[in-house]
Amino acid sequence: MAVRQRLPRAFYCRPTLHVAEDLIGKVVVHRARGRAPVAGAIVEVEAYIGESDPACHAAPGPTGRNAPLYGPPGISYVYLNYGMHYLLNAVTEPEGSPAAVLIRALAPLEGLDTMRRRRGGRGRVPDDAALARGPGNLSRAFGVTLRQNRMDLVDSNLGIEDWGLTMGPLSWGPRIGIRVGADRPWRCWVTGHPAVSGRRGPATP
DNA sequence: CGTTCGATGCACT
DNA sequence: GTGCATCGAACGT
Repeated sequence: MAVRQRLPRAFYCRPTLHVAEDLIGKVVVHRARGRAPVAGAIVEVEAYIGESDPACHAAPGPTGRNAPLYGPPGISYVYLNYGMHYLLNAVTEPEGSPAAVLIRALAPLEGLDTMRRRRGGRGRVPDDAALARGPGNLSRAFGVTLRQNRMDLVDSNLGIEDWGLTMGPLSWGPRIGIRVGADRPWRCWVTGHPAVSGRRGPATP
């Protein structure tokens, strides 16, 4: 583990599609109080860009919930979806330009026992590749809830680091699970990686 | 394999 | 009151 560098704010203060692609292979780390740290490599992301993107939470303009999107880059944006799943985003672009990258899947690296304990609540314990596969599962495995909203990813218990990992070739395709703006190919994943949710094969035009 | 569908809470109109 | 940036169980083929 020669390199464990926390990503600086400048990393996030760039065009969202660039940030999304560069986040692949970076490592999400959560050091919750009194718990063993958990870490996983990002293998799947989606970009949500601006008020003109109908699927972005900023589409209706500023509201109480989407305020973090309008704030400085490098901050987390977490919200509750379908009444039961927390979804983790990293805010991008300069302050005032509402955009973010949704972290959809991680390949577990450290703290696997903690992830299994958090995921195993009901039903069987998933295999390792499935522990943080899908944005809702990811948040459960990593202990991310609304308490992790608006955290500074550059300097807090929740952050994203560069461990010098190399991932396989990337694919781009339509975003998953949205009913508007599904035409934009703003989902990026490591082609064929077992920890990717939904379709993980190469993009098929 | 594939598709359907219920659970579940809250922001927003 | 409506509609989700989801998940997994329960079917059908």
